[in-house]
Amino acid sequence: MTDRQHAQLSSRKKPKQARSNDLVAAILEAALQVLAKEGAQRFTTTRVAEKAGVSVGSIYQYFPNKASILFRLQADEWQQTTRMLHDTLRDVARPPLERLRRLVHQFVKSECDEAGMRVALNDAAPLYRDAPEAREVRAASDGVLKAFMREALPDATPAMRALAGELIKTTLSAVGKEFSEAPRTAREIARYSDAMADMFCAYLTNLGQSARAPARPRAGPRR
Amino acid sequence: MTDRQHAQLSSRKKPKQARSNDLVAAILEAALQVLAKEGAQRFTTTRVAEKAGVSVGSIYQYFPNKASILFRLQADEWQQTTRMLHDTLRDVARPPLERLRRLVHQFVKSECDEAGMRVALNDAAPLYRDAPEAREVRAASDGVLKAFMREALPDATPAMRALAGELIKTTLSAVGKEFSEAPRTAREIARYSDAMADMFCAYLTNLGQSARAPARPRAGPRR
Amino acid sequence: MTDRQHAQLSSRKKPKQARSNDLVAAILEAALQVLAKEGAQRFTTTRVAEKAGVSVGSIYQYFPNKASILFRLQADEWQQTTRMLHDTLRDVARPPLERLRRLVHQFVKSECDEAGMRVALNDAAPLYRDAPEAREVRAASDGVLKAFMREALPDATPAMRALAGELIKTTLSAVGKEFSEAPRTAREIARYSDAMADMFCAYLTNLGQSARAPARPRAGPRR
Amino acid sequence: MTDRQHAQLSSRKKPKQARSNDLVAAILEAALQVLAKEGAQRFTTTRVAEKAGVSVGSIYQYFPNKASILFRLQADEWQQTTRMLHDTLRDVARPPLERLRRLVHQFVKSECDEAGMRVALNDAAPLYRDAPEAREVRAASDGVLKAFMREALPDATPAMRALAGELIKTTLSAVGKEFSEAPRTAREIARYSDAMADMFCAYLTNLGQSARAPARPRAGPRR
DNA sequence: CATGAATGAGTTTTCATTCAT
DNA sequence: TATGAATGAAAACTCATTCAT
Repeated sequence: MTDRQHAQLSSRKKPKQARSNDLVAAILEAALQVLAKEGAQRFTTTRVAEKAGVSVGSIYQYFPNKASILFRLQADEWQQTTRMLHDTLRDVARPPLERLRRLVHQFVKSECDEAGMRVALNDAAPLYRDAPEAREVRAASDGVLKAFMREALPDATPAMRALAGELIKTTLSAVGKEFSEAPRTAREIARYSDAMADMFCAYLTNLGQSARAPARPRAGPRR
Repeated sequence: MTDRQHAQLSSRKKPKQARSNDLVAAILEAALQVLAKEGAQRFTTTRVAEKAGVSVGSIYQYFPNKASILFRLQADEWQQTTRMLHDTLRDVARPPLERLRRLVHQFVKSECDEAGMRVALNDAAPLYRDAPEAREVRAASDGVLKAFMREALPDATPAMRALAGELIKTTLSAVGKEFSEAPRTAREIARYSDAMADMFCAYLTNLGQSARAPARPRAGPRR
Repeated sequence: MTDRQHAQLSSRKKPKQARSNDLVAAILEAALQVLAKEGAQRFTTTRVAEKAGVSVGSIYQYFPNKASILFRLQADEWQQTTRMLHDTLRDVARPPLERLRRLVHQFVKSECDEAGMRVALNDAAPLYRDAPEAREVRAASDGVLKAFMREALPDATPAMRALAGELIKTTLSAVGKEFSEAPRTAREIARYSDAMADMFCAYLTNLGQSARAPARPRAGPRR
Repeated sequence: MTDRQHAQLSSRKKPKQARSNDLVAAILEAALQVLAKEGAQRFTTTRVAEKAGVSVGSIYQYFPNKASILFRLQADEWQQTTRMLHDTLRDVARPPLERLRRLVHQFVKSECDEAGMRVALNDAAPLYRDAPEAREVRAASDGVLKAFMREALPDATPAMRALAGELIKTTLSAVGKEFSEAPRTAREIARYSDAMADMFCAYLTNLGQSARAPARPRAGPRR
């Protein structure tokens, strides 16, 4: 890679007035529709403006560039996911693994909703991925995950917990994304989510046992 | 999606002559370099031609369009992966889970090699992804995986095996891709691969036990 | 040139109130800063409004269009120059050529002050140059110059005086402008001004002699 | 000034073939016409392409950007001027001051030819002025001027000669430009050129005398 | 009077693909 | 077959000016 530019992705002006908020909302809504209907390749500011019923100029009044619209869309998605994570993983009334299973189901289902748009948003990722703002947003849910892993693996070392947490987070996110690229029925979603949850639970259960009795061999063979 | 074009991605002509093969090879080699150095965004036929030392016209002699070059690159990657899968998963001298662990290590390592090019190739996926040829290639290794799953889960139902196989395949592929997007040291790669293998092994071990004694509850809680 | 617009450059309304005068002053001050900091290319009404702390609308309350702001800036410059001309050239206590030398020094120095802004203002000239108002302003100092030339070349014909005056005025203005485009030290300015004054003085001295004794050949050869 | 970009102004490809040369010539010819007829403000690549009867793409095949077309036009002008300078100033058969007078006449006349285009080209100067290529071209005629000054002021110090040469060069160029901005008759041009030559000759004659007898006071008064 | 959101024509530049040589 | 010049649609983004509030 040589010279990818990273202008800025943040909003150009703080929308103080109701008017502005409406416009921003209209633009984002239109952007979602364009993304879903036309795909990332044909996602252009002109098309978004047209769909939103405003002029291109108005778009650039609120977004510094095209990437920032996509970034905003993605950030909103991430925020929802983060909220889901918080709500589900911190529900201390249920045992950890049950919470994890619920999370998997919720997450996979949400990925499959509006799948077309999500695929397109993903295709557009190169445009906003490397911006510093993006990194920030992605780190937002690290705390909750850490806390959950302490509950799920009380006897493991911090390093082990971090690795396992990282793996589960990445798997959930990446596999959820891949799975949602094809159209799925509710049944398929449920089965797949259960399988993924099974995998996570087996992994965590096993890790927990090894941590408590490190002398005994684990389920899997070592190289 | 409305009107994504699906011209054809297959080569325009069967290169029968040595010269043709050389040219195709030179083009593909150049394409890899352009992809790695310039990124998907700046991957243009002109740049590929320039790097390959041929004219744009020659490229269109052997590839019907730009997408087909990228597709061919991706297909070659998939072929290598498939070969790796074959070689590693059918090594009957070792127990199944050990083979799986080896596969994970090999695959993650290969993903991390030339990571820049792979990320770029992935960014370009929208251009070739939806073509029918792509689906074919991806289905190529299904047989080997099926055979492996029969060994690993001898008592499970075909449906269970298919689901578990699908999940493992997708996880390996999607998580490997995500993991390789950041630069990694050899140690990191080994640790992460072991974690992923641990997860797969725990999952399969658990599934195997449930299959043999379906009355007993599994490790993870059901909703 | 086909269709350059010559809207009007004069102020839209006579600012009678103190507030208006303040606003106009603030706008002009901001315009100068924008011109100096951003250059002619990036001189936009929005930027001026922002810097002045007023709305774009307010700018259009007092200036009919962007060109008129630039014109006003230039007119102010010309007015200062005219004042300098008046003050220096009419100082009857000193001999004419000494006054001219002083003028050159003063003018060149003033051109070099705020050179960045002046270059930018010059770059923007196409926007206001062809307007009739501009011609008027430039003719303002003709009287003083004429009077000075009568003193400096008492024996020359009016036509000769007019030509010489025109040449000196143009040289001072054009060369001063060109010289000030590069950053200059005080010493450089002084040396250059002296050289220019030497040239003017030699020219006028010579012309005066020819006028008095037209039979004798001039310093320069004729074609 | 903050961030003026200086891409490159040089030609994108060496035109080896007759075809290319024709095209480049057609583009430059069209550019001149657009500049003369529409002015710098309305000089757009689209208009040039249209006038030249080619596609915009073809323009960008031979010129990296709009500025480079203008730069090329200007460079060609400079080259002609430089040639004129060489041819006229090195004509040892004539006395130096006569050569200078001829140069002034030639230069002013050439400036007044195609004045409209030159004014427009000048208006466009901000687009190419600060590029390194431009500086090079402008320095091309320094040698000839230096040699001429040695002849014209044999007894002066190098510093004096440099200063006088610089002043004359700048005056000729800047005043010629300003003078040509208004439409002029052949008579006006001749009169003005003679006046300018008179000024230069008086200056040089005077300087020469001072150099030979530095004790005597010069024509002009010192501050 | 003041505001500043909205407009949309206009500009530069890129690039996949073709086709005459 | 090979070439690479030519095409021209398309895209991102700017900015002078207006006008409803």
